[in-house]
Amino acid sequence: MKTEKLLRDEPNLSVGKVATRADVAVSALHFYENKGLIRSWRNNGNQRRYKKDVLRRIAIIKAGQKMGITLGEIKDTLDTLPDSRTPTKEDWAKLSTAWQMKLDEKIAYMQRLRSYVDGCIGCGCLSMKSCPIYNPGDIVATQANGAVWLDEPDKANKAKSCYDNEN
Amino acid sequence: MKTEKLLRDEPNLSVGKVATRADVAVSALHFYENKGLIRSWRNNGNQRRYKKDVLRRIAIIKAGQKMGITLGEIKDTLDTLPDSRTPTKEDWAKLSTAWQMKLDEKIAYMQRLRSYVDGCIGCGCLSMKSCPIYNPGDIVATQANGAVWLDEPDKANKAKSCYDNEN
DNA sequence: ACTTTACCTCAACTTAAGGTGAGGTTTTAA
DNA sequence: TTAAAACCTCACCTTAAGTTGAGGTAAAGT
Repeated sequence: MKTEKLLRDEPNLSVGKVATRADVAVSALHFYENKGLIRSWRNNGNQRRYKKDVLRRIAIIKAGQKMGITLGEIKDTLDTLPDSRTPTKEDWAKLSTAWQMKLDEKIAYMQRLRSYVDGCIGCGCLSMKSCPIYNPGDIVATQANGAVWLDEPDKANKAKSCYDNEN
Repeated sequence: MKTEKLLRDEPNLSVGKVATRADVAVSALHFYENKGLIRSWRNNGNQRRYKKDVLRRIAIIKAGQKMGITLGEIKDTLDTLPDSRTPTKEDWAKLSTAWQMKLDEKIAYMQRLRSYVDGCIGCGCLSMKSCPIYNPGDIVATQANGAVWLDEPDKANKAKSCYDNEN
């Protein structure tokens, strides 16, 4: 029983196997390892061997990238996982919650952007006085919501001066 | 009257003015011009002069970038504008409609991604057999919608082989 | 008139996220 | 046992979207 459990945790996947299963290039795995996103052990012949949970880490990495999260941020998230033991259900779940929030922010951002495109580029107004597209402070006034920020979720939102009117 | 109209369309903004008003760097304006996204004329001293509608083009460029659209695609969109005359209300409106669609696709994509993160990373399941996160074909089965594609809007969606089960 | 800004071109640098290929070693399969 | 397939490192290449700097010219303010 105990030995069986130990065997299960032993790193036994080769880089090629991981690459095939996770559908990433071997070079990407080297790259991720270099950046500290995944870890491997070496066999006697200096070849990489992976524990199976690397597959989940890669799945997380790929999911994060689809969300437009950089590898740097993904690393930060993965770094919150315990490195002393193989992550549990709860570990993954906690991580997932954080990412849902990120996604919700991004979705909200896109929706703000949509109402901006809708109400502003679409209006056809060519007067710089009234068209909020010329407001580089990224604040859009919409009928429904009041002032809406168009900046990306985490970026600082310092106010900027407006364009001069009409010339 | 006529001369007044002509004067209005005459390129009279310097690169520095445009940079300040549009809140972009001069180098970015050179870059955009190089890529064919904006156009300028030269004065006697070989300095760039812009028509005022360049400001709207830049606003469009910036809005597009916020949507995650590449400059290449933005150029394609801008190229649909007439180059023989200054764009009208309708021209901008048409362009805006196309972009709304793009944005709607992106939003829908993010929402699909969210349900994936929600139902899959979050579930904590560690069995590769049942967890759709291990399905690199990017198809996620959700209770509500049936099969959902996770690929990005325009990307080709070729099916890929699944991970082997459990080892 | 003169000095400070602003502008010009061109080349090289930057970051992210890898991909490519050379030159050499290890594993695996017949 | 030997050939093919997989692996190793290291250095350089790629794309996007610019930025930076050098060396020189034009325009604007005093």
